[in-house]
Amino acid sequence: MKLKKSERQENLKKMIEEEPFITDEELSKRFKVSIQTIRLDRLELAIPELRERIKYVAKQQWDETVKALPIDEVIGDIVDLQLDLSAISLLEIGTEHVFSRNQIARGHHLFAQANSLAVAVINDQLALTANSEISFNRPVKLGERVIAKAKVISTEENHRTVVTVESSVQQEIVFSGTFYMYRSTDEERGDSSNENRN
Amino acid sequence: MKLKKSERQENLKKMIEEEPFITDEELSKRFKVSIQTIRLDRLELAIPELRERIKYVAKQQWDETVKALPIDEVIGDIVDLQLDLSAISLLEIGTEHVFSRNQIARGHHLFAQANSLAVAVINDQLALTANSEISFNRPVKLGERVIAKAKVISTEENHRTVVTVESSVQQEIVFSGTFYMYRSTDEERGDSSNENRN
DNA sequence: ATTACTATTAGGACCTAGTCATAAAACGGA
DNA sequence: TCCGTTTTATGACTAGGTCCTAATAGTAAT
Repeated sequence: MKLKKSERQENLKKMIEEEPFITDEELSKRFKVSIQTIRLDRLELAIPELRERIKYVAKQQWDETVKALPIDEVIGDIVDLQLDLSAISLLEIGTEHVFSRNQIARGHHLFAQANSLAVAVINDQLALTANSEISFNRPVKLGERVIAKAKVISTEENHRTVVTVESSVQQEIVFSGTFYMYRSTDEERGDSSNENRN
Repeated sequence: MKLKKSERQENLKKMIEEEPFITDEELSKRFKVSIQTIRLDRLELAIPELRERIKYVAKQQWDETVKALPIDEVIGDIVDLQLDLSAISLLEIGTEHVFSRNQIARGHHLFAQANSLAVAVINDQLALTANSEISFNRPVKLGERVIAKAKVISTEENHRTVVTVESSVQQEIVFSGTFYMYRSTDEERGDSSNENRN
């Protein structure tokens, strides 16, 4: 006797979770049982067939891709946006943002939220960060909601705009930064020559 | 005559790109041709069948999930590390790092590489960025390899360390930053009291 | 109109990775 | 030994194709 039914089914479940692109045939070889047994197991465990599993993973990916396109530009959710004036975005700190050791958000995520908001607030085809001074006032922890507020300070003629961003958790400022942005409408000459420079 | 072969094939290609989960049958209805014509078209355009398309999308998703996990500690690959002295990391700019519009790397990825390197070089349990001044000297494009070099400038007694990072592509500096870091060994009192402060 | 050629459609055999239903066989425990 | 569970086998059928052959349409040039 290799494994009891219940044991096999538990292992099966885990195996399919870890490796969803596996056929019944391959599973039957691994467990040294017939293909029909595997199918009975899937039936009892309500695990769909390979093609449905693949489809499910692919749909997720597709939905995210579709979702990601409009989001692409900004990290966090924009809750208010007045072009060339101000913008507000919200970022909820999840496990993917923190150091596993101490649950403190990694600085570059706060920077990314602020920086992408500074890019988004600019009403031009192209906006790139040229310089920036930032400070992290206190650590942000897992589960906190960071609200970033961007303000456009000055828009000079020479393709430069200054944007300040203050990020806070419950009224307490956790991050602040000044972003010196380069901006350009694509129609102008500056852009493509700039891009080809490498 | 509805569409010429070449026109239909162009549209077909676009349609499948936009909506890869479409069967030949559905396509044949849309173009009002037989299923065989659609299959000939796919053959000529080297477009794989529905199931292969789904599998491809799903694999991508899967690979990214797997890839996203180990990223945790440092953005980029560390190629040299001398604790409390210097460190070097390498980041190859992929499609996930760039603005789709112009293929220029988004600033926060360069920041993330530099910042996480500054954190990594510090020989203490806890290292957090307190302040930073950074500048983006020229846009970095898709496919370029960014080499970030971090140097520890000064290590004062009061938990502060200054680290500079210069990132370059083929000897040309693309990013530079100064990071004012807060560091602490976990044994000391400062850390946990600090963390519980919210 | 006839020929020549491309484009389209049709058909059948085969494939994978299954479903669903039925039945037979093997195994474990009282 | 008999009973109930578990496993295996078998056959019919499905979607969404591949691959190959062959017939038919449509268009253009002679």
